[in-house]
Amino acid sequence: MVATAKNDSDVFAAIGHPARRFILDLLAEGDRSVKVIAGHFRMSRPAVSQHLRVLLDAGLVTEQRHGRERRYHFVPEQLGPVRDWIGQYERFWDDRLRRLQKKLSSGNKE
Amino acid sequence: MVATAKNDSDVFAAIGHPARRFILDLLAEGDRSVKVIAGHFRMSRPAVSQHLRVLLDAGLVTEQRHGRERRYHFVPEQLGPVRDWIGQYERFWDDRLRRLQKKLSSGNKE
DNA sequence: AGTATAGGTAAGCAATAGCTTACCAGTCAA
DNA sequence: TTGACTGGTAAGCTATTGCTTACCTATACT
Repeated sequence: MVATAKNDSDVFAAIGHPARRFILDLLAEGDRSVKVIAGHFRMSRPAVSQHLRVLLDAGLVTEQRHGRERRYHFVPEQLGPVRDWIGQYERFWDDRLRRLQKKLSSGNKE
Repeated sequence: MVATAKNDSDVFAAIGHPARRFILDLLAEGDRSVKVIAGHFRMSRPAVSQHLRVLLDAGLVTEQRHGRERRYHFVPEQLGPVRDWIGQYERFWDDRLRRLQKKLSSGNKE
């Protein structure tokens, strides 16, 4: 049993804020302490802590203590619901692409 | 020049609300009038109108008037930023999957 | 013309989000 | 043990979100 968000909505809502997406982008490069994360923002450290809390609640990150710091760790699997929801529409892209190609290859008279 | 959201954040924020994702799911099946869309919700019609407005502003839907009704139309291309952002992490899934397979095929002693 | 239908907009509201400053506890180093 | 450092939490504020009801316009129907 893995720690998960209460529901998928939390994940969608969590990535709704640009600062939180940026935090995930940072963590994708490797685990980071709060201090290092906060160093990339102009907002206060507590504000960053609060964003981390949202990500934690959504299960998108985990934390591990190392001495007096806490390293946050990205859990990409938790993006699954978003991935799935988006994936559902892949065929739209494909369909349109196919139609476009067909159009282009058939004379391209406009 | 296609009508687009002012910025990508609008798209992420727009899909942050479950009702709006559901509306997009509905519209993916075909264009729908406001009345039909609202019929799937318990909230008032104006509330639905407001959600449609958010989707419109994000460029995720378009509207076309047909007599006294307005048909809303899904524009999946506008999900591009989300798709791209998520796509960035596909390798994580792949990497972990690969690691897991390797582990499983090498004795599976735990 | 008169009435019904579709749907947007305004006003008002309660709840939530996002931020700040102030404060606290735990860890480390002198 | 005294001080510096990391980082969470509380309180308080403002702006935004999500909803409601009331109202308006435009189209259609008879």
